Formats: sequence, structure tokens, C-alpha cells
Amino acid sequence: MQVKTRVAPSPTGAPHVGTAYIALFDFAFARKHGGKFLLRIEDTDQKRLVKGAEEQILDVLTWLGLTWDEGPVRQSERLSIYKEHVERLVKKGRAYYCFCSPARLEESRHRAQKKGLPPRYDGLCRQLDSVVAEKRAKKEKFVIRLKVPENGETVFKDLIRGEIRFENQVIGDQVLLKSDGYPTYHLAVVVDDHLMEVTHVFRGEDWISSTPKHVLLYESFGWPLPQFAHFPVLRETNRSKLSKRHGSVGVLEFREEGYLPEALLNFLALLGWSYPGGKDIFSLDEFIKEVDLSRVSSSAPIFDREKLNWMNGEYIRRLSVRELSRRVGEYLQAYRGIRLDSKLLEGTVPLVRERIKKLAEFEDLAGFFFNDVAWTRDKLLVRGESSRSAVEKLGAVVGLLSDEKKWEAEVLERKTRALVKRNDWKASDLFMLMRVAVTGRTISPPLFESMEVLGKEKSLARLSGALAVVG
RNA sequence: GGCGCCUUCGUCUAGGGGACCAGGACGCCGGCUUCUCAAGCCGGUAACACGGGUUCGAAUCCCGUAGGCGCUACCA
Repeated sequence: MQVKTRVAPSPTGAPHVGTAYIALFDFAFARKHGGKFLLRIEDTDQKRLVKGAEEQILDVLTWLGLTWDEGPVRQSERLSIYKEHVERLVKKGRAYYCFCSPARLEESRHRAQKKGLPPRYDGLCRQLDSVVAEKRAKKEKFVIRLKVPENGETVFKDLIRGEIRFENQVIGDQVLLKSDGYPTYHLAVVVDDHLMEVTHVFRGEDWISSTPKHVLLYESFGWPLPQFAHFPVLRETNRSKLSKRHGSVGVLEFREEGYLPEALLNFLALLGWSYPGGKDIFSLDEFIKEVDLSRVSSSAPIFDREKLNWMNGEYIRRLSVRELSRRVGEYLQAYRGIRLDSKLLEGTVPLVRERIKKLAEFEDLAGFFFNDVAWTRDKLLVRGESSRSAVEKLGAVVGLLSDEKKWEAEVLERKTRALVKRNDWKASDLFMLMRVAVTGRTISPPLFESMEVLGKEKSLARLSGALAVVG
């Protein structure tokens, strides 16, 4: 039997990092076992559909490299299939028509809750004669509900948590087909997973309490169960579930902030799972070789953005200059509308690569290479520099370097240091002054390397410009 | 409220009865290096939720308590 996993997001908003998390395990597990990975769009809730959301899902999965072997399949295009199947259940006496109004349901739920009972459907329409019900269904609005056994319990095995059991009494008669003719998630997911021959169902643990309904459905249809694995949900530092208020949760946002897809995946893989031997930087391919559900822990991990940042920086540093330049170039163009030629990129990247954790920080740190800088007197007079001393120093530097033929970092540094010695200055004071003059900031890539990349003309222009400002 | 899941350093985790006065990583703190900032290197800080069992022996097994989280829709 061939392994098949699936990721089944609903297009109700921007793709969530939790979806990517599950998709990563789906993808890797399928690959490891030579199986298939299916993408299914669960668009059965017409009210919550968000335009463009589906495209974003495909976009995100592609960016991450989690490519699907089948799909995307849209549930909204399979309505007749669900309808046909649910009717089969009605015929078998495992499901029934229900004509209760939303108002009545609300009221009954309220009553049950007051009495301390589970607020499930009271089963009023369960007693209806099937012939009568069928007739009413021709002209009245209706839903179809699953007939859940009154007694006994439903048990299933979870690959991560072991056996989980529920008393049937606490399971309500779940709606399977909504009055608008669309299936609920519960019906659609079971029918599709079976028809599409999905062998392993991976999803968030928030689905655990729905699983007995699904198990009952499989049994009602007479179908074999797939394997279930409920992954821990990702949490915020305060243990609440991942939310926008605490930072990015959308994969697109991570991309825009300049996270590398391989870093995000590596980070995600480490949530609830650990690489044998404790390695923490590993590739997707290595992950595929080692994924193993028995190593997935069942407690909900906190999505620690600090660690993600460290990991992203780690990945940035490990990229070759060429590759990083390419990525920075694409990033700048896509998100900042800045176009830099590869020569400039390859010159600046080595100077900033160990200083940035996200691609977005590149512009901040290296912007002076391609943007003009503006100084003020106050900004230039760092380290207790007086206007007079600053003029003296900058003037000397400009004089010293104006005729320099060999504009190379090593030469510039050697000569500047000699100048410092002759005048009995402090090297760090002069360097800081020059740094602000050349880069416009007190924090920058190494001074002389930066000047070399910037070029003689621009560097001198900035030193002179600064000289004029402090004077 | 009911039902379910979970509980090792601040965080991600290793650990599956003796190899653990609990290991690694992020963070944090200190040092080295140093033209700023980083990076790098070295060192340090810090945890088995609690209470009962079982056992010669428990972080590891069982029960209970507490806490956290989830579900409780014609949403997924």
C-alpha cells in the first residue's frame, strides 16, 4: 500500500505558519516512504472564503519547496460526490434529515448547558419517519446529521499520542450536509481522504475531539481507517495560540521580512521534533531521511521568534556570496523596488552577511552603498569630538587620500593608521568620525572595506561633504 | 460546566527503571578578539509541576492533584 499524505488548508485567509508546519511533516513523511503528497483546498465554507487565499497557499508551499504530487483539488468542485455519499448514509440508517431551525438549536443548546449537560443536538429529528422526512426534504430546508450511537465508546489510535477514547454520549449528531448543499468539514474530509486513498492524516491537535466523529463516519461507510497523527499546536510565548498580536504568523510575512525558506523549515522541523543526535541545523533532505513520528512530542511548543532569527542568520552566513547576493537582489527588487547590479551586490554582501539576521536588514546596513547619506553636525561630532578637531582630522584624511592611486582597504587602513600615529590621535576616534562621514551612521560594516567597495570618488566626496558640515 | 490533550532549564529539546547530583541548542551573563556593530572562540547561569504509590533503584511505570491548552457551530 502506497503512503499518501495530504495538506488540506481552507482558503479563509493568509496562509498560516501552522499550515506550513503540518505540510512540512506531510511532505517529508510522504517522501521518506516513497509516497505521494496531496494538496486539497477545503473551500466548503462559502461565507468565509477569501479571494486570493488559494493562490497564496500555492505560492507559499512553492516558496518553501513543499511541492505537491497531486492537486490542488477543490472540494467546492466535488459537491455531488458528497451529496451522493451522504445519501447513502441516510439509506443505511446512519444519518438522517433534520429540519430544526437555528433558533431552536440555539435554545436547546442553551437549555442543555444550563442543566450541565453536553450542549449537543437533542436528536428531535432523529425520530422522524424516514418516508415522511424524505417528503419534507423536497420542500423544506434541511441538513443531514450523523446518527451517533447512544452508548459505547469510540476509540482510535493516534500515531503520536497512542490510544484516545471518547464516550459516544458526549458526541453530538454532527451535521454532515449543510442547508446550502455544501458538506461540512467532517463529511468532506472523510469522503475525500477515503476516495483519494490518503493513508496518513496529519493535522493539528485541535482536531482530536472531532476525530471520533470521523471514525464513526468511516465505520458507517464501511471504510477502513487511515492512520491519524495529531501534531501539537504552535503557541506564543505566553502559551496562547499563535497570534498576529505577538508577531508574524503568516508565511508571506516571514518571507517579506527576509526569512529564508530553508531556515523557516529547519526551525519548524525542530518544533515538537528533534534530529537524532541533537543536530539542529539540517537540510530538508536530511529531515526527510530522519522524520519519524515516534520522535514527535505531544506537548505544544512555543514558537520562539528569537531562535528563528538566530537560525535565519545562521543560514544567511552559510550561503555562498554569489547565492546570497542573488537572494538579496531578488528580495530588494520584489519588496523594496530597488534594483542593484550583481557586481555591487557581490561587493557588499561579504561585508554585511554576518551582520544581518534577515534579508530586510540589508538595506538598513548597506544602504549607504547605493543611497546618499545625510549628516548633521551633531551626528558627526561623536566621541566628544569638537568642531575644530573634526575639521582638522577630516581635512587631514581628505588630503592624505586624495591622490591615492591604490584604492584598496589594506592600503587605506595602513596609511590612515600612520596618519593617526603622526598626529598622536586615537585610531578609534578617527575611524568613528570617518565611519559617520562615509556611511552616515555609527554602526556599519568595516570602514576600509566599505570605502574600497564604495570607490574613491564617492568616498572622498563624502569625507569632504562631512568636512563642510562640521566646519 | 462537560469531554479531550499536555506538563524536563526563560524557550526548543535529549532522555524510554540504574550510563543523569540530567546532555545539546536559542536567549541571557562574563571573557577573548576588535576601527563601530556583528560574527567567531572560551566560560557561566538555569529544569525533571506537586503528592502518593510500584521497585533494591524513577525524569523514566501507575494513580491523584494542580496548572496550561483545545473542542464543545449548518467554521475549518
